[in-house]
Amino acid sequence: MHKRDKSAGALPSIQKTNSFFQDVWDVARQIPSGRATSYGAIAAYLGAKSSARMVGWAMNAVHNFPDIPAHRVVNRNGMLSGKAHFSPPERMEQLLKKEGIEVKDDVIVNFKEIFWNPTDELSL
DNA sequence: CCTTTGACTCACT
DNA sequence: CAGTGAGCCAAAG
Repeated sequence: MHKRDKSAGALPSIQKTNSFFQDVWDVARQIPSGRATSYGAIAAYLGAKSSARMVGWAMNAVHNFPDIPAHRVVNRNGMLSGKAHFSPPERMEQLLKKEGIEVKDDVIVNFKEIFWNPTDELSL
């Protein structure tokens, strides 16, 4: 080995960048059905509440992982900010409704009630 | 290597 | 009460 093997190939990161991203995916994967969380909540759980944007980046990298329910991750307002990044944008709210989450005008209804806080649930 | 963007959030005006 | 600005960190160009 010389210094850095940046030739990953198919997967861009993952193999070498398993810090923040994998942590985000691990939390997102633990989101129960019918529940939703926010980027800041996950970031806060990871101890990087200031990096809520990075959580979104992690979701983008996870786009190829069907095991990561990115549709359960929304912004602080409960709005489907990332719906535009789904295969069909409508797919996000469709999945949420499918799980029993009511979505109105691209915003999760009763978001506060279905809000799943990893810092509270996983910290237990 | 430096610049720009990006699925956010908080705070101030 | 609503809109705009700045902060944040990392990856892609």
